[in-house]
Amino acid sequence: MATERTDPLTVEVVELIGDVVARYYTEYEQAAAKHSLTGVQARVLGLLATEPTPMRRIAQKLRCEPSNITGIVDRLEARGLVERRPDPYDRRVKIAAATEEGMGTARRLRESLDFAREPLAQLTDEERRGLRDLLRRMLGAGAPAVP
Amino acid sequence: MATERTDPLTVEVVELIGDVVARYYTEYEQAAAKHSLTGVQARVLGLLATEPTPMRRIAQKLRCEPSNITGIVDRLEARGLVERRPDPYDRRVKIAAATEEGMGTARRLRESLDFAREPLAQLTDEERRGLRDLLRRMLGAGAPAVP
DNA sequence: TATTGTTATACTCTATAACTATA
DNA sequence: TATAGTTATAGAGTATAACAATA
Repeated sequence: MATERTDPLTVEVVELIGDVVARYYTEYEQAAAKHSLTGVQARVLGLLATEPTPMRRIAQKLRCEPSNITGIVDRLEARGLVERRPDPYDRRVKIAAATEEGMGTARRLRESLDFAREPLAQLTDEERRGLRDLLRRMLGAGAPAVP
Repeated sequence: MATERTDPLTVEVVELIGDVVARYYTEYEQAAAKHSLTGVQARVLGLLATEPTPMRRIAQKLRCEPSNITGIVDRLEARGLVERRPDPYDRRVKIAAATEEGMGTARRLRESLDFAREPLAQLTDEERRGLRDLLRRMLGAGAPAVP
């Protein structure tokens, strides 16, 4: 059902969320660029640093077509940050995984994302818990995530 | 200064913010696609629906190179959603503005962005005020915005 | 001289469709 | 036959550099 809330307070909060999103996204791109990575390359590298993943699965997580992953992994592989491994149980499948160097780059990238962490540090534990519960509710209200 | 907060609660909140950003971004792109617009085109149209803007200023707001705006406005103009007007005070400047049709598209686009508004409706006014203040603090803590 | 918008170029990301090698 | 990954293609967004018109 369409929820009708057009009071000034709600409108302001919606706009603020849009601002936070734009800000977060911009800073993520800039952090990636400092490592000579595009935003998408950084996202894939971060994914593979957490867990080696079949090509198709990467596409699902990024919500894009599988054919696009080929090129993205190609470019990461050409820089020695990622490698393709065979799947011992299905010879059609290729599992992309971060190399040692890729793991290091992913870690430095993660640590440089201070935008969210810094202002959060100004909050009390109580406020942080409140924010956490609020965000959970926002995320739980709609479509399912792709884990 | 680098703020060191790596306790589980802060880490979880940072991850949740990342999730909200990803979710917001995805839904924005989908809403734009329903009007046969790319995300960037939708952003520019939304900007021009609020206020006619010189080409260079659009680039500043989007934080990209001015040369890119030419093509984006070209495509919006080809569809009759935007038009270029001369600046009476400086003949070098072209002011991009939404047409009547563009205003309508921008309005429908705005109204279809329910992701943020719906879960927000579940909160009390008190909670909404708390969230607003929190988001303001987050946005105020870092680099200056481009108004 | 400096600035505005544009053009030209190269690269990346994207979806679509067709291909290959496996299953 | 169905699926995983790839290739080929076309469109869009991006940065860089060079250009014409105007300030």
